[in-house]
Amino acid sequence: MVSERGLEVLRAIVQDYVDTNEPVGSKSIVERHAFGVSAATIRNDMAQLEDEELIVAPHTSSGRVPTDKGYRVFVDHLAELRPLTSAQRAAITSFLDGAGDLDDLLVRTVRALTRLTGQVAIVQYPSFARASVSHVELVQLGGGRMLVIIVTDTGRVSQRLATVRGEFGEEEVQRLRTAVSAVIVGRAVRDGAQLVEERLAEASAAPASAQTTPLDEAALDLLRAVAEELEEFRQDRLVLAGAANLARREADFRGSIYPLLEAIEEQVTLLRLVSEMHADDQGLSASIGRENEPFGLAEASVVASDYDATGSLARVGVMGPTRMDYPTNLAAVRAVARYLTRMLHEENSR
Amino acid sequence: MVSERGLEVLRAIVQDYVDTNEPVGSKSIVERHAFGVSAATIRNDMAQLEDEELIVAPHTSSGRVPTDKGYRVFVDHLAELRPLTSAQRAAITSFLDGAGDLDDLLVRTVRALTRLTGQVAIVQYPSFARASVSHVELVQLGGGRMLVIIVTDTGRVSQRLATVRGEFGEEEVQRLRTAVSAVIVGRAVRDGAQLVEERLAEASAAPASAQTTPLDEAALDLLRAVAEELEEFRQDRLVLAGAANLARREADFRGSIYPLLEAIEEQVTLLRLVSEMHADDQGLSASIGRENEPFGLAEASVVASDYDATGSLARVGVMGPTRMDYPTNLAAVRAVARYLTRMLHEENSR
DNA sequence: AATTGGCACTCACGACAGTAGAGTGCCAGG
DNA sequence: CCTGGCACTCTACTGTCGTGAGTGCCAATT
Repeated sequence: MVSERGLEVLRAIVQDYVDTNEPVGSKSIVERHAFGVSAATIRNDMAQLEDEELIVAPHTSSGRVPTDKGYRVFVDHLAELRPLTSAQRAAITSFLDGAGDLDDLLVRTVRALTRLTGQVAIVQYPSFARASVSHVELVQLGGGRMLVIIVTDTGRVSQRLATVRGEFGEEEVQRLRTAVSAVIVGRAVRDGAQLVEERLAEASAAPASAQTTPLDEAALDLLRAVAEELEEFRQDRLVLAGAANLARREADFRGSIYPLLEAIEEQVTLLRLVSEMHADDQGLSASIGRENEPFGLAEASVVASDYDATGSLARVGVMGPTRMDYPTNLAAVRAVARYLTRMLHEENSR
Repeated sequence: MVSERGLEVLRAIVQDYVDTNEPVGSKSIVERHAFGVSAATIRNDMAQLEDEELIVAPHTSSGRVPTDKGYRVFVDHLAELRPLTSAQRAAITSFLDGAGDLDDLLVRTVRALTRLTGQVAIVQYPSFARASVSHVELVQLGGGRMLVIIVTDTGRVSQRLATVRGEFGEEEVQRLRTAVSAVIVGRAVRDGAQLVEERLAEASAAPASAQTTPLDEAALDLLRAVAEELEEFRQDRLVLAGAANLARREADFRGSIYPLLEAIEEQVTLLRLVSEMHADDQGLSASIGRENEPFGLAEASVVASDYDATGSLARVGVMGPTRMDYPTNLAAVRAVARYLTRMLHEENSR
């Protein structure tokens, strides 16, 4: 339907519009790009593009602006990723090298990405659901409070406060630890809550004749705390940075930036959005403008790249106005994702 | 200099301006407030207020708007806190009741406050510097990594990964724990780093004749990790919520909301600002407009209230445009601070 | 069949002018 | 000390007009 040159015209329009933030006309296209044809010819092509709803004219007699559909065609067929400059590559390594634990690494990643792109940066935590529990520790705090510490084989550590009735001696605490460990150590996080539930059901089904000791009761209390904590593991998380950039690019958002800031604060919407994007064979993905309508973000675009956290996939991305520089941002998320993947694998193998 | 009635006029101007967001003129004052004098009289008073730089006219012939100095006089001498409605009180309790650990409680607090005021809410963590270490646990993770867990008497729990050379048996880990505990358990967090340093100096000053075992070296590695972690305890932290509200009130900020969003992301600037405010005898404080210039927030105001986390003072507050409803916001932060204080004391005494 | 130059047409935008209304400062009189 | 009155100032709104960018269409050209 649209000629070969027509697509080149679309590319030119997207590029120039992103550049100048002004509707682009046929004349300025022939000036800035070497098409070797006259403005009138370009106008014919533009009419076709408009028929296909790839571009629109804001008012009767003005230049054209890409539609969301136009951007989509652009990123799918026309965008050539702009390779990073060596300075940018250097920035990534200097941000990420020397990171401590996983949290620290992801925070550095998100900062690098926001610095690189000037957009809101998003890093998804690798999913812990398929990790398994490798340690359980108990620390008695006094006053009937006991701390449960859970460590996974992926190195995540988390703690939760449980309330138990009574105080216990050193040896009893050891016995409790053994009892709790027996249920979940070595098992997958995703199954944890169910395992605990089964164990609890078992306990309540026990013959009433069997006397329940305070120790037994404490063990059940602790298991409940463990189940709650494991349930939280399953909820994926995001790290975000660069929200202030929205204020700078505010003019690009027709309405208010309120929904964006809200999504950033909520996280859960954003998490769903990022999770549901589908990547191409290179692990890159983009969600453009009205495609984000179900999430209340019809004026924003997100581009992301998968990264590989030793087995479990997750994403890094940036969010910005629909009128964003897709080639540069795609290249940036890809480069950061690759470097991050490398660091995670090194980390694991040492 | 300014008459009694003059101050009442200032109060009226602040109230009406906050209400309507329009410069307020002498005529509208006599209409909306029962001064019992004519507009011309009010005009004379307004001329005086303008001499004192408590109000200004945006242009020659328009109503007056309070200056930052005017707001200051208003909150210091004129504002009567507007007591919360019972619905609001109910909202606070429903938000805060049933909180789990300290983190959870503060997150709930900040949410309650942003809901109550429609502003950006800020809660400062109680300072941990004067807390003392009550437990140390070690968990060997394999691969030369060992987890150090530190618990304070205020209930804060944190962990840090340490790298040690070699693997150790159950009993040796116990010995390491004892060694580390001996240095810091029962000591104040604020002294922790120094205590560790002294211990390390001692070790390196030991006669070269005394052979150092792998166990000794591991103990030193662990102590270093402990020192780093304790150092982080000393850095105070904030919890924030409601950043999206800035987008709604954007018109109130002459310039951009960029600096505010940046401060929210940075945290450290805000932390300094909140720390350096000085409270009145009721524990309330306000920092208005250009008073915040050193922090790059000349268009924002912060009102805060001290709360008492069993001995260590910290603050809860809200940040918003200079043109904010001070009486309501002051009442809200005070109510939340009081309720929070109560919950923290209950927590501690059970 | 594709391309081109020409031409009439549309529309946003800025400049300019005129009007209405809100609000002020000031003054003379109560 | 207060008040009504009055002249004055400035903003905000409205309408008009010219300019220029850009379009759509068509007949001529390649």
